[in-house]
Amino acid sequence: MQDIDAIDRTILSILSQEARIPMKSLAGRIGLSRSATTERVSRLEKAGVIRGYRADIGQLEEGTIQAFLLVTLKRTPSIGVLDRLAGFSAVRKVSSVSGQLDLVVEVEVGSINALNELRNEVATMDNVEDLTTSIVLRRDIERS
Amino acid sequence: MQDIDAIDRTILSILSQEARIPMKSLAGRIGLSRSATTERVSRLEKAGVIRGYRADIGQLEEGTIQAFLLVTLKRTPSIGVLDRLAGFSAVRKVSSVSGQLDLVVEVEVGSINALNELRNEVATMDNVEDLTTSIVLRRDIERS
DNA sequence: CGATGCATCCGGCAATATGCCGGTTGCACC
DNA sequence: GGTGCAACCGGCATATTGCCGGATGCATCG
Repeated sequence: MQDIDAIDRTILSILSQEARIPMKSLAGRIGLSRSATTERVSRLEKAGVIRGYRADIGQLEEGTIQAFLLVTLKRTPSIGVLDRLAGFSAVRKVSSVSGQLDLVVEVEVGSINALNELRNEVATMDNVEDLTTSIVLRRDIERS
Repeated sequence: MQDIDAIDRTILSILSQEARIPMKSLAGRIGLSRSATTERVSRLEKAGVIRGYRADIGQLEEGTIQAFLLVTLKRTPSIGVLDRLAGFSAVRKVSSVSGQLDLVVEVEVGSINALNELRNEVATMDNVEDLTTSIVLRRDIERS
């Protein structure tokens, strides 16, 4: 009742992408009977591993623009930059990464103008060495 | 046909909480027949308002590694690359972007080895010109 | 005005999926 | 060997789905 084994992981990965799949099809994919599959799923639900099932709703607002700001800093870490980024409501996510880059900043703005302003703000921060802006043209894959 | 009316919004709010609810029950809650409800839902799906249905998974593994793969393609678009990316369960999100880059791929893997393998797979795809891997060292900001 | 097209709704029927249950198997433990 | 248990399977009655024909309201157009 306790382990999350390989089959459970398969179930979770399938359900996290296709939550409305019939139990019978799920059973077919993992090679178990329907009843065994149903039991596993309801165990996962009761154990709280599966918290629920959600429809993934696209953005209702038509005019929003998403973009990535790829930031290289002059020196790391940079608390100041992070604090200032956190101050922008357009900033959705900031990740510190390894390699040439230092920060990947995901933003969501209402217009190209807003993006340009944000870009300028970030580019002129003290510790920012380089900044590449990539506008999201299309969201090709998005999971959980 | 194109409006998202009050009924649609009700449908979305119910489905975003209980994605596996039978269409019949959903119909009962919003006061429409089952077939009309089904039609509305599938319209919302086709219009891309509903992107999919996801199981909401509680805490899974602790030791996962997240990374960005910054991909430059030889030519765009590239259906083949997208299809193959979709085949990797580690791939969480793929965005087509403007600028020097073409794709921003967000991945989540269990180990550095898995990341390297994935990186190699992607790097050797026909249409991939250049690939930069940036491992997420820290998630600094994350907003719903 | 009447005809046409269209979006939306309803209900019905066959096919499919689900809930529930009894029965089997493998395994650990005394 | 006997008992308890977790996990599996299949079957049957019931619920849900996919698919269809048909009704209704409404705008358009000759």
